[in-house]
Amino acid sequence: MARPTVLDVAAAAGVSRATAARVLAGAENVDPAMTAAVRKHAELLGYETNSAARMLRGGRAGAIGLILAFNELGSIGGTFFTSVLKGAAMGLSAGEVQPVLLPADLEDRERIPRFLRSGSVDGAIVILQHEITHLVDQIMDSPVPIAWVGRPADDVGSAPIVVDCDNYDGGVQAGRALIEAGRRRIGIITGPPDMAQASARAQGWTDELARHGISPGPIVHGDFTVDSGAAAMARLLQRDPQLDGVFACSDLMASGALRVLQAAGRAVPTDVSLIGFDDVAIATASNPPLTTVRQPLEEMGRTAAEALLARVRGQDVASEHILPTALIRRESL
Amino acid sequence: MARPTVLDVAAAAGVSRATAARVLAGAENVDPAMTAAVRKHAELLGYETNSAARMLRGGRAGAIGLILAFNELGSIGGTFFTSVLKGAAMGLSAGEVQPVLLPADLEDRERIPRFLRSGSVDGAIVILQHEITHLVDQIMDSPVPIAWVGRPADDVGSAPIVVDCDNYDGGVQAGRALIEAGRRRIGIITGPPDMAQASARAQGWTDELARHGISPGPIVHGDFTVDSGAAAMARLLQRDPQLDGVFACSDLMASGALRVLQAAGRAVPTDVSLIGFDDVAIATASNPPLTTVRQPLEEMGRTAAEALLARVRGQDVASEHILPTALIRRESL
DNA sequence: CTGAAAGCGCTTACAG
DNA sequence: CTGAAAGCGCTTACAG
Repeated sequence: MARPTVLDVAAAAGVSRATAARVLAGAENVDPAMTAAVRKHAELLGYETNSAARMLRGGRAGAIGLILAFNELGSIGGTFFTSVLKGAAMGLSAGEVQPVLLPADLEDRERIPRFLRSGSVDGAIVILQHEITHLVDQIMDSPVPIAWVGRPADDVGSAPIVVDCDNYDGGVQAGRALIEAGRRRIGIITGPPDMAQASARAQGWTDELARHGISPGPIVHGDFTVDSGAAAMARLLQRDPQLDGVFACSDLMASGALRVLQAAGRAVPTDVSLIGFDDVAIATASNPPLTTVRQPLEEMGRTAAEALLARVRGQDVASEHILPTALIRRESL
Repeated sequence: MARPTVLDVAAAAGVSRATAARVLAGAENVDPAMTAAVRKHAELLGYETNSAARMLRGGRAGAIGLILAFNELGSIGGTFFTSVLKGAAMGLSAGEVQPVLLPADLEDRERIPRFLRSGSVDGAIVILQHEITHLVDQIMDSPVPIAWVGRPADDVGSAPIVVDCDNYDGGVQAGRALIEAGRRRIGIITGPPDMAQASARAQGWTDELARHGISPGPIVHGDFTVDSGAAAMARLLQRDPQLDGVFACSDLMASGALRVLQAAGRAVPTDVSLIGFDDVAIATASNPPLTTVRQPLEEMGRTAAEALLARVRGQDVASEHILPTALIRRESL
């Protein structure tokens, strides 16, 4: 037999198609003998519900889209996204829902909005990256609910699900740790000026310094890559050669900064203390390993999955989910 | 209107449901005026084919499963898998097919075989890792075609699609490069004894040394992790303190070996030349960056996707796809 | 070239 | 508690 249907199971068990369907759907009010017979023959035949038929009948698709740019996968920088991806995919799997990957960096920009309208997925999780910014508008008026990991710059309509970490408090923690390490001439490598998350981190750092009566050292911008961190560090050293502390708003930038500091003859942490942000793989792979502000990336992915599934099921779900950051002490401080 | 169907489009365009369906399916033999009307109203209504209905009608699911263990995602070691994943997902996307992630490391081991029988996917790509070994039997008798990236140890049935790199030749290239660098006391850190790929790499290396009349130095085993590489390197140095060359069968192990060599006061490459395998992110992130044998991971993923899609479409497809390896010269040789 | 009709496999409201 | 029947939206063989 090709693929057995409910009808095959029903015939084998000697009951009607409706009864077989009821048993397979887990109904309680069915004669025990019939229930047993149906179960037995379903097992025997290797019956598996046809997902297309169930879906067409009005059920859920049983799948959620995971929208992310693919270009960085496989690189060091990609560990950020794969951590979120991992948490999201595991959260969905736990809910018996399939994660469908939707590469955001395709030429055909209509592809994703079209897919969201095809009924193939019950919702989507967007793992925000720079490359995705242009998609925000198109994704926004999706007919299925969306969860954003990372806060989109634009307004994204009514009651979106947004999962992020407490960027401001992360900045506060970084500032405090540098101060407590005795640093007083502290610079910062922040992100692009238009990126809210980076600004919040910088603001937390500034405020914490102010609370201790310390005025912030030089402020320079990077774009979250290793190279931009290196270039930014060179500028910081130029602006204040006596610098004794640096807060880089990503581990990748911290890693680039570390290289420049060492090349310039500044020992880390003896001469200069360095703190990163994210706690991705490169933080532990660096030499010395980086002290950093941890974003709970995997948990953020999982939270997005759980909140989205709840919304798909019609439950009430909070719109904002801000997870705590935590200082991870390693050897660069 | 909720979601427009062909019937809605047909009504708006003033034609029958059959004609509308024909136009939407791209049929040629339809009156131009009707064609234009249908196209226009489909666009106007934002019509999108209901994938469940099409699938039920007998079409393809339009989705392919990507089976991989999730536990390493987000770690440095995970860049190996995400590179393959990237290639595979892009290859599938290019074919207008959705990649569905199937985490292989779930407690419920029946989950994946069950899913493969549900008709939700037209096939699956298995990205092999140690954690997946136990799944091979269950995946093997899948009703849909499977493509393996990496060669399974067991026999996997008739005409499976297997994509791998030329491991033997990679070993040859590593051996030759070390010899050409003037090294004569060359050790190897290979993989687990039961892993065919690692054995092939070691064999290529041994044969190439033999061709040059050089007898292989000490041979030790690791399990592809950084720590196992470090431990293996310590054993190599113990067995031959005069060692001047090392071939590590993965970049992660090479990175661990590098750390031990440097700690032991051996400068790389001045005192000891080191070659890795894979060419993953850690190879460039090391200090010095690693010379390594490149596996075309992304291309392997893409090849698996293309071969599988061709088979799903009923085309004749080669069973074996062995892609070439290439020596990437950096600074550890 | 066009339309009426059947059927993919499922679930459930309805009648008994 | 059980069964006959309808219908989800699509595609295509068939009749015209």
